[in-house]
Formats: sequence, structure tokens, C-alpha cells
Amino acid sequence: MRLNEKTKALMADKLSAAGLRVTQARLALAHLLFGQGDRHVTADALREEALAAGLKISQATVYNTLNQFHAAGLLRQVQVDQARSYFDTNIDAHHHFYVEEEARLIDIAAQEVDVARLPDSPKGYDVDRVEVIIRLDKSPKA
Amino acid sequence: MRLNEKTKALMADKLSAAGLRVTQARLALAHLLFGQGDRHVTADALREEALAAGLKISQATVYNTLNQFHAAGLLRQVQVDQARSYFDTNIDAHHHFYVEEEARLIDIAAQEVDVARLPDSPKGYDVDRVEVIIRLDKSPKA
DNA sequence: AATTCACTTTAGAATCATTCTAACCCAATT
DNA sequence: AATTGGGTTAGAATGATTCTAAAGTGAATT
Repeated sequence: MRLNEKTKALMADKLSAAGLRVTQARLALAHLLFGQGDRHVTADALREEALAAGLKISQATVYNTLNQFHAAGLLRQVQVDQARSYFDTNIDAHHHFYVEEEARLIDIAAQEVDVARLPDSPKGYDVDRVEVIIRLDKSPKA
Repeated sequence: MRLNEKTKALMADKLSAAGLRVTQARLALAHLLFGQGDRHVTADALREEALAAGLKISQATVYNTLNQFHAAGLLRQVQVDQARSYFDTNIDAHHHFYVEEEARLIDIAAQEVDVARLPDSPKGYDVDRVEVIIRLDKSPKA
């Protein structure tokens, strides 16, 4: 069993555990998404990557799959740019730097930010999650 | 001079101060945007409001104007939903609650949140701003 | 008050990410 | 191997936003 196959088996488990049927498209995308470290992808970037890897997979499937993974809790959707959605393979509580000029997201571990005090939620509402987004600019060159 | 005219004069000053030519469309939209307390609007909602107020103004002008006001620092753009942009008339540092189910933004004054510790920015980048977004769900009814 | 010029506004087309549709395909079960 | 119900697909549709290029208007000048 090659390493690739081993990863596939892990991915299959991951999909099953999430209640998703194990299909070729899902396996292949899971492999791209979760086979490396934490990642932030857009639908289009993932599509390109899949094509580059020789997969034949449609745009619609990439979108469907990202949405299903998100619904299943395997991905987190990050909204920092008006133009497109990012999907984050890191689903633990954490925060982000965002470099608008480069359309680039960088993770910040939860423990690196200390939100010491939060306001009470309006009556009738509960906190789903707290996101801290630190927007960055390139430093002017000295 | 009616109150309305007084507000218009204030808006004209506001536009001039921001380096924008005082035109009818800008005055009218400024009046809607800044004539009341702090607001969060989408382009489409503002369009509707303008039409309801009897203004004749095109969609394109609403978009142009919101973008110009934003570029001039009169509005802040808030990105919390993949579907549309919000523009916030409150340009001071502050944060937001967001109720996704209702597509509703609620301001949180800067002093109500205490971000005690932030990570260092990656080398070569400076913090533009820190946004805290508290996503809310409706409480399940007891 | 008329002229000019640069900036504005406009309707409608164009763009772009995302979703939908309806037909075809495949994984699981019989 | 047949059935079944979800999965995948190409291409159309949607919806927010931007673009285009033509017509309008504010400010300065005559």
C-alpha cells in the first residue's frame, strides 16, 4: 500500500465519519484539501489544482463538495473579501490575518489572541463564534 | 430654512471636506445615509430607500456613490456575508455582531471589546485594522 | 446669462462567483 | 446483475457588482 493509498483510506474514514458517501470526487478533493497541512482555498483555486493534478472534475462538483464539506463541519468558510469565499481546513477556533493586496489569509492560533472582554449578546441571541480578523498592509519600504 | 435644508448644507460641507463635488445624487444619498444615526446599508437597500423617497437615481449611481464615499473615508465597508457588501456609516473603530439568519449587523462600541493581546504581524506587514465579528444565532426557544 | 470643460450620471451590457437544472452516472443494497 | 437514491455534470441561470459610452450638470470663465 503506497502512502497515497494510505492517505486515501484516511480520507475515506474522514468522509464516512462525517456522514458523507465515499465517492471518487470527494476522495480526490479531500486528498487535496486535507492531505497537506492547514490550507485556505477558493473554489476556483481548488478547481485549478484538481485539474493540474490530472483529475477531471467539474466546477459544479468543486462547489458542491466544498459546500458539503462545510455543512459536514470538515471545512470552515471565511468571509474577508467581497469577491470570493475562502474555505479553511483548520476548523478549530482560531483567527486570521488578511492581506487584501495579495488576497492572502494567514492563520492565527486561538491562544495568540486574547479577547479579554466581550459585550453581552442582544436578548434572544447566542454567540455562534467570535472571529478576529487583522487586516494587513504591506509596510512602506523604508 | 427648513430642517431638511439645514441637513443638506451639512451634507454639502461633508462632501466638500471629503474632496467630493457636491452633486444632487451625492447630496440625496448622503442625506439618507448620514441624516439619521449610524446605519448599515447594502447597495440594493439604499437604492430601494432612495426610490421610496421619490428620488430618481440609477443603480449604477448608488454603487458609484457608495464606492466613492468609501474611498473618501465617509463609509466603511463590512464584509460578513458572501452574498453582499454592507456599508457602515460609523467609521470610528468599532466591532460588529452579525445575525446571519436575518442578514443583520449590529454595532459594538470599541470599548466594549477588549482585545488584550495580538500576535506580531508577519515581517513586512503592518496592521491596517482589527475587526472583531461576533456571529450570533437566535436562541432556541425555551 | 452663455460657454466650456471636467466630472457625473445613466441605461444597459458585461463580468464573475456561485447556484440551479435536468440528464446521466455510480455506490450500496437486494 | 438489477434497483435505487444520491452524486456528478455541462451548461444555463442568478445576482451582485462593474463597465461602457453617451448624455447631463457643476464650477469657472466669458
